[in-house]
Amino acid sequence: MVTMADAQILVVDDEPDILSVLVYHLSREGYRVTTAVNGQGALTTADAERPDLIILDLMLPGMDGYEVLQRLKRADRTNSIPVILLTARREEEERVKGFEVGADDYITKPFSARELTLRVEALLRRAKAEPVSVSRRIAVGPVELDREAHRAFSEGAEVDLTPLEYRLLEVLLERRGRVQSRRQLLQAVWDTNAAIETRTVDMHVARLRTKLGGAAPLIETVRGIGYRFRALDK
Amino acid sequence: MVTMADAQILVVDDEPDILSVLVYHLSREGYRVTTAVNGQGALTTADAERPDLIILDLMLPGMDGYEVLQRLKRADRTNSIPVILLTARREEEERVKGFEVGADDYITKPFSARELTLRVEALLRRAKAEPVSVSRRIAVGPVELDREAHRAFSEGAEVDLTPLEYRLLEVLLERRGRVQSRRQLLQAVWDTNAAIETRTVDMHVARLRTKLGGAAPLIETVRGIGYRFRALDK
DNA sequence: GGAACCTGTGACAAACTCGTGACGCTTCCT
DNA sequence: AGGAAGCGTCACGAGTTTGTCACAGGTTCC
Repeated sequence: MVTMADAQILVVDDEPDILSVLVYHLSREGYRVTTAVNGQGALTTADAERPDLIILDLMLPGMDGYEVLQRLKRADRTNSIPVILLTARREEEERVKGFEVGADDYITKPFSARELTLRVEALLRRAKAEPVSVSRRIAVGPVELDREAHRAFSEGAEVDLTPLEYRLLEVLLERRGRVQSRRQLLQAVWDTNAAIETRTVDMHVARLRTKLGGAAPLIETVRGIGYRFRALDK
Repeated sequence: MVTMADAQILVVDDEPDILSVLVYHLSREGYRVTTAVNGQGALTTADAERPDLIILDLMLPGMDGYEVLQRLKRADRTNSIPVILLTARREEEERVKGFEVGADDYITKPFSARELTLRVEALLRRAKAEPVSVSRRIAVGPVELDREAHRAFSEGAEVDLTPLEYRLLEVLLERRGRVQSRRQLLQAVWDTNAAIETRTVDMHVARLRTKLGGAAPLIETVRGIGYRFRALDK
């Protein structure tokens, strides 16, 4: 079993038993491990230590695990730290909610050491393979974004976008090829806990579509799920 | 609380009091319970009865609990029976040692009935759904699923699926090679206790078959039982 | 102060999804 | 062979989801 060299992992759990088991397994694999026992500590530590990966128990005293996750993901939009959720609940609902808020993977209790290390490795590998280049220019198919000038182009011609539209397009481009639920988009574009109807997203997607023009719909609808920008490059 | 249908559990403990408490609770939950009072008996019974789960007290006369565990795990390495350790000792050292030898979970005495059944259920559930590979991409034969993009392919070509069809395919692929009863599929795809006719499953399987195309039926009918996705990979 | 613009929301139609009854075919049993 | 049970498929309507319009506050910029 290959360990990712020298990665640092933050483990957040309030149950001493589970915490120690996690620490034990991860340490044995050669990872540097930091711990936190509540949401507040998790956020502080994540900010201070910038770990390479966070393992987060959903059930925490005080701050809800989801909220911790949300704040983690919101803190640094461009390059957030991958998070593995730890949950006793298997229900689809939980899983969906977790992914929607931005989890990268999850593990159900009880878990085996093998399962744990496999997922940790997979995520670290992925994070490493995706050096987050916050490039000044991003182009997908006929659409182009100049982030420095804050301008958008479609088939060479400049498109006049409102701030919100620009931001929505930016998010969709960054995550091209991947479905984004309405809730995910709300979180990414509207930042806040936005007390906004998810239907509003539809509206802005429609406006974007119109402004971008083109025959083929660049922003695809994934019925029942959300939207996805066509991945034509590469 | 849902009990895993008809699972058999082997309880190993030399203290009559604890043994009877365990048997009482487990039986009440609907499990078939077998017992053993020492290491040798545990190994023999485990081999003969192939229970779905073993609850093992660490302190046994004669053979040490760890040794029993080690032998159990060595016996059938590929698909060993999950083991819950029972220990009076709270020390980290014990716990660590247990996991190292291959325990799947553990319970510290004294324990509540609730704690017991929760862990038992969780482990049985996990064993049942074992290949929980939450990989981004899953491919079986000519069929491929890109979960990040939420797209399905058959023989390279994208297949347009409804949300329900997508989910059904996902479940079938995850459990490829294993027959899934209509009720199992309903539970997995339609979430909870949906009040839906089991015949509806047939309908969606048929739709899926049509959309996936191909000469050989990828989704096989197991008469009187349910359906199974052909396991062609590996 | 006014005009132009941005943005969230309700409303409604269109498109799509999905459960169900019906019916005929196949398989199994006696 | 006859009958029963299991299964595949069709068609349809109720329900849900999405695209779009219109509009009202709010904001920005002259």
